[in-house]
Amino acid sequence: MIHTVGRRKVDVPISCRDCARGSGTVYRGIHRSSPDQLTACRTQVRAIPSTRMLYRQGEIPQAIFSVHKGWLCRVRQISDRKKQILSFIIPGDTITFSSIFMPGQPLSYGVQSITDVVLCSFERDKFRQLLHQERQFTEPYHQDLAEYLESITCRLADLGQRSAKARIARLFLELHLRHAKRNLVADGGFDFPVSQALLANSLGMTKAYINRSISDLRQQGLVILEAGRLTIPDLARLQAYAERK
Amino acid sequence: MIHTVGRRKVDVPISCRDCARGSGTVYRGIHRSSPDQLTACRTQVRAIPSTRMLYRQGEIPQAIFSVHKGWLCRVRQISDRKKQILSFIIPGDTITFSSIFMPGQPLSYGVQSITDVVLCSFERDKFRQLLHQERQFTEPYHQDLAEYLESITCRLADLGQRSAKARIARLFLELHLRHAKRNLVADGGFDFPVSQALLANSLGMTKAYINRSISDLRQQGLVILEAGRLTIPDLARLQAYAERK
DNA sequence: CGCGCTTTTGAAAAGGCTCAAAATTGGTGG
DNA sequence: CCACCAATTTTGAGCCTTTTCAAAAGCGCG
Repeated sequence: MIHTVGRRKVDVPISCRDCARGSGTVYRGIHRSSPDQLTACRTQVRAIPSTRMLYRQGEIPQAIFSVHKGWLCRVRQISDRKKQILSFIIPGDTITFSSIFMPGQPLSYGVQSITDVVLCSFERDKFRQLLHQERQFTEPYHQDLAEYLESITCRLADLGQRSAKARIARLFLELHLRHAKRNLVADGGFDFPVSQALLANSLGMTKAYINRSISDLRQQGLVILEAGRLTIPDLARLQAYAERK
Repeated sequence: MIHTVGRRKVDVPISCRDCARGSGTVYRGIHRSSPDQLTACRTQVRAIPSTRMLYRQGEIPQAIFSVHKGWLCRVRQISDRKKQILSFIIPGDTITFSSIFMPGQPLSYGVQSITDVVLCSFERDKFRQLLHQERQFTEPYHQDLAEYLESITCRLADLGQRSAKARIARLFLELHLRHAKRNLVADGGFDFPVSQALLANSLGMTKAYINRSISDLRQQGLVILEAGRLTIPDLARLQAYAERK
């Protein structure tokens, strides 16, 4: 199964059974016990270029999209020229997973691709039914939902209570953790294709200042951010830094 | 059914049927069609004094509490001496309604009473069963959940993108709207028992500065805040103000 | 090689913070 | 009804983090 993104070829396993993402997704229960049922309700694998708006705020998603490759973000539109990034979506995430629980509710955010992306789409109602079939299928979903709430809540608290540098540190730590859970950390680092402009927006600060702040974190050896990769040499140290400063 | 809070007497309808809160709650569907089934799964009506911690972050709520009277807030503990108020809970709200959907998941926030409070508690599993009995019972729950997400998300965006005064304005507007929906607006205003210290915390600013900002809004005639009541003379004007400044 | 995008840097200004301390308010007990 | 205490609101002055607004420098790609 080969798809194209721009001019680049991308291949995805024909069956969900062999997909490396499976164990880190919201449907990991299904993936383990009956991967073929999963494949059966997958309707397509789509490649989408970067900077595309997948969903607009207020839309009602009909399909369930799981990210195979690439980053996206959830964005809230404030006005014509102001927006706020609410969260980053990484491989293994389900894009609009609040709509698994509340199908029919309009999205309270838009979704935008950051990089080129490969998505697997599932037939919404079939997928929901499958997920609710067994307790061990539903459980991971609840866990992930709780985790998402936790993450949003955490960001809110960080914006309210922490300094610019601490906010950066905490976002980096969260992303490291999420990548680790999905086996996406290699050599202590992971792909980090987010421009400083997006980063600034998501943390409620300006491009100029996030640049200075990151430089500072770099010079202190707390983070290594280069060539689209983020490495945190000493997690505990960065954590401690985020608590104090 | 009489209860005491401190030295003050409080009375609550014996049956949920006559409760003024019913139509604004998450169980409004049940309240309308079969209020007696609701009363049947109500286990008690409790009075709780102000400044009490009802739930600690990480606890797993066993009962479902609906607020009959008084304000509370959801709080995230950052460290020993730092915390962030995530949202305010007003009469008609369900305190831990995320646990209706995800029973067994630990709370990602603590809950604290702001004023003296009167709560109705419902037996968790009976309540959930009741709520899932009919589509028209579940629907309002989904709506409220979506609204809550919306509100958190909105606050996050406001902290990220707006000035201090705009943040205050928007919080006031949100609270006005929520009170209006529950028929708790009288003479254009509503009870507002929140100290500036709490307000400051919830909006990520300092006591001193929120005081100055509120004074300013007052002088511009945008809000009237006195004697524990908040009145917004001109909603549209305050809204417009929040967008620009 | 040149174009567009991202990162980096500078200088000045402002918004919001800190740390007090004073003034009000509301509730309590005598 | 008054006096008092604790909590809340208000005010002041100085400071610091973060913003603003450019403009320069780097980088990736065709």
